[in-house]
Amino acid sequence: MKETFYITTPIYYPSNRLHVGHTYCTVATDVMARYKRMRGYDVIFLTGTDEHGQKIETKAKEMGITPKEFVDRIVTAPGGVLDLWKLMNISNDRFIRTTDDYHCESVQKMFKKMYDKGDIYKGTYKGKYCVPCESFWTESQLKDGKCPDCGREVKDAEEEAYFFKLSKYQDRIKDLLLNTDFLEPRSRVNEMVNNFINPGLEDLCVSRTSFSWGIPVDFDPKHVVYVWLDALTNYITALGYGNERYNDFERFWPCDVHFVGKEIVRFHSIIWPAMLMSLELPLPKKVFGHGWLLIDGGKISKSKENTTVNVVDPMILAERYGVDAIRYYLMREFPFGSDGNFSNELLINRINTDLANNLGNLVSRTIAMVNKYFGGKLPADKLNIPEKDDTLINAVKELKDIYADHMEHFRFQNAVSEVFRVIDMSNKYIDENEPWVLARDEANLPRLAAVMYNLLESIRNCTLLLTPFMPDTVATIQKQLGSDKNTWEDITWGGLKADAEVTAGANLFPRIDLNKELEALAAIEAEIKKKEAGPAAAEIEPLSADYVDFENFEKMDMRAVKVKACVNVKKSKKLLQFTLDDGTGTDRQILSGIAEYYKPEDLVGKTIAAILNLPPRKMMGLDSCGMLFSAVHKENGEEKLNLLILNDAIPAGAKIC
RNA sequence: CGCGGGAUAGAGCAGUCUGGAAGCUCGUCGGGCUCAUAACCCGGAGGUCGUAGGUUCAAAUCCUUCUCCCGCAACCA
Repeated sequence: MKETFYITTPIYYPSNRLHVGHTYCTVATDVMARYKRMRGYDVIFLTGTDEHGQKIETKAKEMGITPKEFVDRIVTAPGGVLDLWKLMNISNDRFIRTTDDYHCESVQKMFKKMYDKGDIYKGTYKGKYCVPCESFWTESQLKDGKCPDCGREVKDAEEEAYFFKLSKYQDRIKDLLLNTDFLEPRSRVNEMVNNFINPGLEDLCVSRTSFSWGIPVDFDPKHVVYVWLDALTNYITALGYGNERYNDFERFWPCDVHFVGKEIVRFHSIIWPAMLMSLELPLPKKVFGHGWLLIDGGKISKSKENTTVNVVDPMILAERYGVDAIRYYLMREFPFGSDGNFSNELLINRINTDLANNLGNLVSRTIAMVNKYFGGKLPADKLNIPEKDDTLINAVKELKDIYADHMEHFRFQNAVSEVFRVIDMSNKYIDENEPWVLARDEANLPRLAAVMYNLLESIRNCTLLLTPFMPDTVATIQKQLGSDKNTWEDITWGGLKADAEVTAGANLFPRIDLNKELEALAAIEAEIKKKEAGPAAAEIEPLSADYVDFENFEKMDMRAVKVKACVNVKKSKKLLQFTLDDGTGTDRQILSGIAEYYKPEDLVGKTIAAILNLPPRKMMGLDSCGMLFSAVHKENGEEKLNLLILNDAIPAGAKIC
């Protein structure tokens, strides 16, 4: 029986369209799955979506549709997740949605099993509660101590909840992380142990009663299963654990590797193994935490994702440059374990140099020569291949093992660049042998044929190794080479027939004019922005229904002040430190959280408004004596802020009333 | 001293685990070739490998100091 290989992506949360970051992880997983299939493994490649939870419930409510309708729009509707993966040529064998019946059934069974065992117990969940939103929030989720959704006051509240005894497994988890290579890259281990395990693991809340969009706890139906148990277990329910839908658990579990983003390493390297320990199941062999794609040096943030449907949209890019080019770039440009900068300029440069100039042009010039010199079919009398060809031939022969070693360790970047090293050698080989000179004398025809054969064979071997990365392109090239052999065993020197017959095709990768293209992308971006921004007017906060009494109002000491100096507060993203002239002759310092809206130097000299008699408060170790006035509103859901800037004719300290 | 990651040629990166001639791509300058997608090939210029110490016959690599950057966290009157 064939050996098995089971690999997964995280299941993505479909509260929004997926972006290029999700694509990155999924492509990497696909590359690995295709590689293992090529090597003869029986592969299951699983991906899917994590569809429950409060956020989706709330969003659906706002749109006046059911949560299921909401996720269907993002997952199965045209242009949704399924279409994206189809477009990116993702070869997943299964796609799990946590709303699938079989998954729900299994989750309920597991919950019960852990409860009966005593690993799940009933307790009380304490948190901050917003009554109008019917939502619980943790301290860290609060915004200004208020509900992050509606901005209203929250109060301490508690609800009954089930907890998982994570603490019970603390020592075993620590051992797993420190003394095995369960979690890679190794640098992620320190972070987990220092941040979460050493301070002590707390038991985990695994049910909620404050929202209903989830899998009900069958023996206590006012509870729904909270994210951990619902989401992480997808990796085994999709194999049929606890359900009749599939029957692959025995054969494919434990999983060979979970590919996950570094932000969810914690869940996969601590909570997930603990849950499996509780279920008395084998642990996955490996969790690999990959890096993030950064755009302009920052992470792909939620707000960017919402407002500027950036041109980094994988669908737009794939349409313009081809899916294989995008797949190639994602795998080639950065090491899988580290963060990498994504930019359209780097993408286009990479396509032009590697794919168009080196690979595409190599194929094109080689086939053109076989056509020109031999009418498209190599003569069989090419046998005489002298020693001076050893450099190229040996490089090709050695390439396979080097490549395999990189692939087995998820070093996709290295695997690909090794292949391109040999592709470069092939281009050089042409120049060294000058086929156009050989062709002038008929006596050289055997030699010329040998040179052509070596080139075709090098191309054939190299491109076959690129199959996991660029499956369509490789198929096209093989066809042009007149070869239909595409297994791992076929990657060997001499696999091509002596009288191979080639066919020229269209340019594999047309060169892209960088400047024109960047302009075109900018135009697309502008258009999308315009379309989105068009009808949306400024949204303002509802007017207050309460009166403030006049006495309190009178107490407020509001003044015009002049900005003498303004600088960013060190280590703070949001705070600006103002030195102000308030008319008293003594400088006044106020901190304001508007650094994301203004450059400090632009504000120096301005006349602005502030309230001065608020009690001083320390922020980031600095005193803030008052508060500046700004006007705030929303556009397309994005916060906009304008500092109130006054007429410079107003003197510092003038009272505002 | 909150946790973690990083600093290598004008730009983007590899090399650091396992110490042993500073490398790749782009750009730039000069040359070659004409089979090819204005591509390909050769050569040059350009780096005190963030700083300061230490270990060693030998340090980009190991140890320590400091500076700066980026995530997470905190802050947001």
